[in-house]
Amino acid sequence: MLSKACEYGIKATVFLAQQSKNDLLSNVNEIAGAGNSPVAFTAKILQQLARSGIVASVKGAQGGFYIEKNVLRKLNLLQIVTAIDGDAITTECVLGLSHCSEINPCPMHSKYKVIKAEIVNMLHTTLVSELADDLDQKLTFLKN
Amino acid sequence: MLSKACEYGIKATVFLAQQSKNDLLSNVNEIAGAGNSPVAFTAKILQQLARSGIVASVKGAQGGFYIEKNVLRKLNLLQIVTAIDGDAITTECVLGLSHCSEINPCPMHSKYKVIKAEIVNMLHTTLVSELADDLDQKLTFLKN
DNA sequence: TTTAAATAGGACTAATTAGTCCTGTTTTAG
DNA sequence: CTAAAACAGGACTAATTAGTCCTATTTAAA
Repeated sequence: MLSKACEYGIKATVFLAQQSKNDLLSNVNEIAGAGNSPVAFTAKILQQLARSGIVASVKGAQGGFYIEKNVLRKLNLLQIVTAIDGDAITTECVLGLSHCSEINPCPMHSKYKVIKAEIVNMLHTTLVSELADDLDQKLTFLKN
Repeated sequence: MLSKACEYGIKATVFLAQQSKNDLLSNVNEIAGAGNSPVAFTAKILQQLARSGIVASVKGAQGGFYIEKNVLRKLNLLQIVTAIDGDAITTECVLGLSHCSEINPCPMHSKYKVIKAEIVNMLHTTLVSELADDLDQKLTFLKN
């Protein structure tokens, strides 16, 4: 469903959101540590999220990453998934047909259509800030 | 979501179901051709499906694959997916936590739980024979 | 002003998934 | 009885995804 890069990216973003609400910067070690993710790989993904404008970075000593308040207010999971995995999740046929559509449907098209819509809707309506709140209240966890 | 092996496996099975209703055997070339899938790779997957008891094979000249009527009657997509991809689809955490559960939920757990249940339910309740019927009526296609 | 702590980014390696190819065996038709 | 058509299966190659490592640059603090 989601690539490893995307899993790490979501965990990193949720952690950063939690920190950013308290105006804290976090460096790659803290971010990767919080989600039990590989450090160097997480660094790569954060670069990508920074280029997409999802997170912001401060270079140099005492630098790190954070999420701007006005970005965080509206940031949802679909934005993160799209930034990292592209729009395959919304566009691709579940059986891999290159031109699967209503007029040329694969055998699973009508049944999968419903599922796909729900996945996209869930990602689109889930705000990173609400996930960060749950995390803050220790209702959820980034590792175990 | 599904591996390529699984996509090819489902297409192969649906095609075989359609053929088997007319008591026809199909060889690997016909099966792969019907779904625009790589021949040798499809052969591998059919072997696997044969070992799982989902399809049956007849060796030798004029041999091929088919699905037994009493298997086909109850065969659903979840059986195929499980035979090829294992039970990751039903068990794995969307964020990759190794022990994600109700008491140790990842940030997406409660939202993804609903989606996962619908995916599994869809796979479980979709019979290969109904997909084969749609195919037979040219309501759906295995390639384009 | 130097040093150390950080991000940026490219080149590289490792692991997994996707896919091929070859050899052996079975079986039917001529 | 032999040749050809087919599956079985293992060894291999290719492509993609996952992940590391090194060097350059920035910047704050001592």
